Amino acid sequence: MANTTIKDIARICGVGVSTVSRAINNHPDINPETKKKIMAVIDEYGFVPNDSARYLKRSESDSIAFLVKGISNPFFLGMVRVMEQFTQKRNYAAILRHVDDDQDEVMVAQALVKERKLKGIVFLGGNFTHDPESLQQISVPYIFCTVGNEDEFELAGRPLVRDSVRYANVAVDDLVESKKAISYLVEQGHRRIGIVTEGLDKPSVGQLRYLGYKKALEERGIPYDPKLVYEIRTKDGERYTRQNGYLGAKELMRDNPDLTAIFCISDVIAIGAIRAIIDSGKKIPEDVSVVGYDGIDEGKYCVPRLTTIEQPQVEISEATIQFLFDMIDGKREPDNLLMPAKLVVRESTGSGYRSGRE
Amino acid sequence: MANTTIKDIARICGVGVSTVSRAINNHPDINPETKKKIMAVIDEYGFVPNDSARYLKRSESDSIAFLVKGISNPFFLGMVRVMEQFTQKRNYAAILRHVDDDQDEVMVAQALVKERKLKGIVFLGGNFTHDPESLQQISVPYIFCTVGNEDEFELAGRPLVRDSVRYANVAVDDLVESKKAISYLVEQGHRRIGIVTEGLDKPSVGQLRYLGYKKALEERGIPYDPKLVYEIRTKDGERYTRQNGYLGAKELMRDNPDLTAIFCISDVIAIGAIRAIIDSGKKIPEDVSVVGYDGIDEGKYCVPRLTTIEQPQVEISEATIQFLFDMIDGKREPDNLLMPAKLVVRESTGSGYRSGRE
DNA sequence: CTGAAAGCGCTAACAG
DNA sequence: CTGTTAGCGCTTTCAG
Repeated sequence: MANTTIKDIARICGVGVSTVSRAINNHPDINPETKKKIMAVIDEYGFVPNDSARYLKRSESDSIAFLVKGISNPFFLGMVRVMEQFTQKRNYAAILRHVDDDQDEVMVAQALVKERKLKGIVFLGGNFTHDPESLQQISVPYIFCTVGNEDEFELAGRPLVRDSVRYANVAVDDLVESKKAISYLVEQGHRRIGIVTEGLDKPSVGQLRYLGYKKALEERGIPYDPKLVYEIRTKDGERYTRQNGYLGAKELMRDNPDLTAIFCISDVIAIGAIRAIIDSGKKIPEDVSVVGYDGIDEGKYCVPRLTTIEQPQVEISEATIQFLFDMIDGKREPDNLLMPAKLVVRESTGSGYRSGRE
Repeated sequence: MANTTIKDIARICGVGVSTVSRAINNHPDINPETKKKIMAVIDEYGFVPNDSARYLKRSESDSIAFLVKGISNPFFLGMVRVMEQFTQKRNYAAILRHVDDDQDEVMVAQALVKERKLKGIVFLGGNFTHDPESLQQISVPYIFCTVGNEDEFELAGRPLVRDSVRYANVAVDDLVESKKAISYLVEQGHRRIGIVTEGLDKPSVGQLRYLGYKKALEERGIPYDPKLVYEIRTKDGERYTRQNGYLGAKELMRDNPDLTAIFCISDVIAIGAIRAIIDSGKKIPEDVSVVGYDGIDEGKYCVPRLTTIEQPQVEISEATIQFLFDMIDGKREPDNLLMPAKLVVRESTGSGYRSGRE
């Protein structure tokens, strides 16, 4: 019971193993009668073929994998769905795998390519800190999706990976989009704008978004004040949390009584900030405006609804999977694709011109 | 490059394959010198052993799997973390796999047991609709965690699976806990209490929680009114969404102007309901109280903070994984374990006694 | 300490 | 249409 193999089934049915194999794999060259009989026995004995053996033997397998870094980001899940559908239409199998924070996704990819004879890989999430060497070891087309832009490397003064490896990448231009958010705030009259960010010490989207903030201020001739920058520095575990947003906003407000707006580098963080502002007895947006980044569902329902930089999930997903298949088909070379995001103004932002204050 | 095998490495190093194998697997019987040399070559060639082949050959593997049903539930992710840690302490490997909504998790489990020589399995989420036959086919200890209680079957008039298969199960008593929520509301003076639920036609936690609602009303002598029941009936896709909560609350309020409280069978649904109530120009909890179920992080930060039935994530996780290992060690038999949940009163509920109304 | 050889369970020629 | 057979890449005896 525990370990029925194809041999057992063959013996029981009085046929050869290859016939059983044919039955399992819907091979055309098999008598429907025989097949039916075999399937009945398989069912009775609860036989499940050993995938390891299967894939070991198979030389090809029309399948691609989605490697999601970080266990929880709900943002990626909708994207995976879109891509899975597309994959199905192409008659490819989709393998979804989570990669732990402390695991190397490129390693996992390599193992999977060998193990499952993948045709392609989509990397979702994580930061762009890959070793060119191991990247080059991947023998099938792959694409990074919503992984922090590699410009980070440049900012960090490191040699760019893309100089040695030509990889495909689909992402939003974090710096530009974050500038968009700040510019909007400035246009609304805000001058003292705080930011809750993360990862300033390393290549990360947090750093990029922070740089966008800085740049926007600069362009608008508004002095940059380090006191207005709160950096999340929790040691381990998720940093994009409501709690961190809460703590950040609290500190920012305490240190800057004249602050009128807070930009958070993610919606989840912004939700925490909103709570902190309200708990301080202030009104949103009358006293303090809040802008997030991502465009998650939660932001459409929270009170007040969140103004944010919305990343076009569906478009990004479609562009990514299309790109991957184009590479698999040999119709396209790896390239960097920048997708436009959109500032969605909802209820958490308002005018920065104060009437009766200070 | 693309397909280095252990043979290649052996040839390059001028040793036998078994020696390379020993190096890879930290086998004690190997000359440190030889090992170092081999590891260097492996590194240089970027060799990654083929797991399929590995597991095919291995007869044992001290590993357990977590099968999470439904792709996105953030509730399970924290639980998996806790269990993974525990697993690590026991020097077992943890395999995390998502099971698609349309996939049969028992099937996946069986395949994985064969493929990876699992020692045990934890099933997270999904509904309890398993075939006793296939359940019995699983040859290693397994446990269901936060999977809808099987009492559902009884309610649905079906023979209980537990009568034919003795399986382990850790869960909250959905019926009792939901009664707790309603009782609290009644004690606050509420009489016209709406419910946003799901899955009334099939065994599901939604049904159980609905039955708790009904029962609590009955015990308190409050008439049950079907008009106060909103059932989510979306065809495909996730049903536990903010949008469904929004729609449900809207309809409930429209059809019942005298309603003073809404019980939602999940926090996510409750968040949507809150938004709907506010959009209708009503105040929470002055006009309408809201109670959720789960105890997710979002409920602690939303405005107003959500009163809810909090499921003790950590305790459930620990009890589950401990139970599984006890079974693996042969120290415990499969059993049904009920964990207590807790009503956490926050800001979304208040008195149901109206002063100047109707 | 090391190498040769026997499979793990399956698929894919190949020959009936 | 069906059975026989040769491996897929690795681990693991079993001799050296």
